[in-house]
Amino acid sequence: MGRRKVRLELITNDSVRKTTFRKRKGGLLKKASELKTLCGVDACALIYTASDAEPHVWPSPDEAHQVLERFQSLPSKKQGKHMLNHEDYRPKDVSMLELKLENGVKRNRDLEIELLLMDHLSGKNVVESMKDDDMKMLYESVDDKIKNLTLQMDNLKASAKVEEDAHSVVPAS
Amino acid sequence: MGRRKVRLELITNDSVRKTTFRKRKGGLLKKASELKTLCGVDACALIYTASDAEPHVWPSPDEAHQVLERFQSLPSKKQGKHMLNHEDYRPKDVSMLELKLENGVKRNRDLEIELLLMDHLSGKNVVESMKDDDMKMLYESVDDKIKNLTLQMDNLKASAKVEEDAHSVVPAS
DNA sequence: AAGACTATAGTTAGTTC
DNA sequence: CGAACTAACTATAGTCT
Repeated sequence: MGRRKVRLELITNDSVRKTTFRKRKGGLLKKASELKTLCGVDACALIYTASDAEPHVWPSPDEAHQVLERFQSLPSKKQGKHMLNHEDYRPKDVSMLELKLENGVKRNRDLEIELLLMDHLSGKNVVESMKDDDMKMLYESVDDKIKNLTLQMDNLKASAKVEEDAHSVVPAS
Repeated sequence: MGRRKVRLELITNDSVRKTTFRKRKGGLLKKASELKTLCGVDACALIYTASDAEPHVWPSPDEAHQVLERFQSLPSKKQGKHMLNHEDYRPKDVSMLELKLENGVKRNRDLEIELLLMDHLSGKNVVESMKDDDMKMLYESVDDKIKNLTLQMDNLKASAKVEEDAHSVVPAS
């Protein structure tokens, strides 16, 4: 679309390619924006160019948080269509993620947050590799972690109570 | 573009909105595909609809793998345009995550999960992460919740230990 | 609901500034 | 370079099966 029809192949000329990228990226994101507005969906896009170290992220990070919020509202109980199949013959994936931070001008807080999430992610991968709703799984793993901690706490409380009772109450014999 | 000009607002009619979504999603992804081919970039997109629990992921998870691999090959040193300015009064956060996959037989689903997470993390990292946004709040709330539970557990363990010691050890008097 | 059609709105390749 | 222009091309709203 333009003065000429273009062949669908890599544009070899550097400046032409860069110009085309700038123009088409604009058009693409405009369309994406329209899709969001017209159809009431959340969307985000990432584009990695050879020249820019950092990806082009759309929409703005300010808006991107709305996409993430969807994860919060996902129910922690799994529904029918995502049921795990424990009979599955496929070998479980036990691959691991190794996370490295470079140029660490990162605040501890942010670091902890990200590491926390990565923990959950890698934990999930190790334990379970059945296909399922990704975000649901991520949040479930968080839920599970919290539940597990709560359970351990309850057990500790219970045993502490037993000990306390045994200590203070005179048994009838 | 079509028989009529359309107002840029949410389409209220369900069937019309769904049809428009299907058509425009196709067009959008075609454009994205062209951008990849013409300009030699890697790109991916996520679309969350209200009706589908799972996001529409583009391109195919198989291809998405290639996008994720970029994270692996990111240079550990940042160059020119993203150099840190330590004089800046506002601590700009441009730290980078380097992700490594071990035992490379990773299933598509797991890749998607990682992709999603990296999307959000990178989106957040690319720009400043100092300002309070909901995403950070979400992470913090999870982080706090786990920390709080862990702390309580430690306290319980400690007090249980004290009690146990007091119970089993003969005090010197 | 998912194609095919098509008039017309919208995008963009090449060009100029 | 990047912005503006515009001819020429593409996407799609409405319609019909």
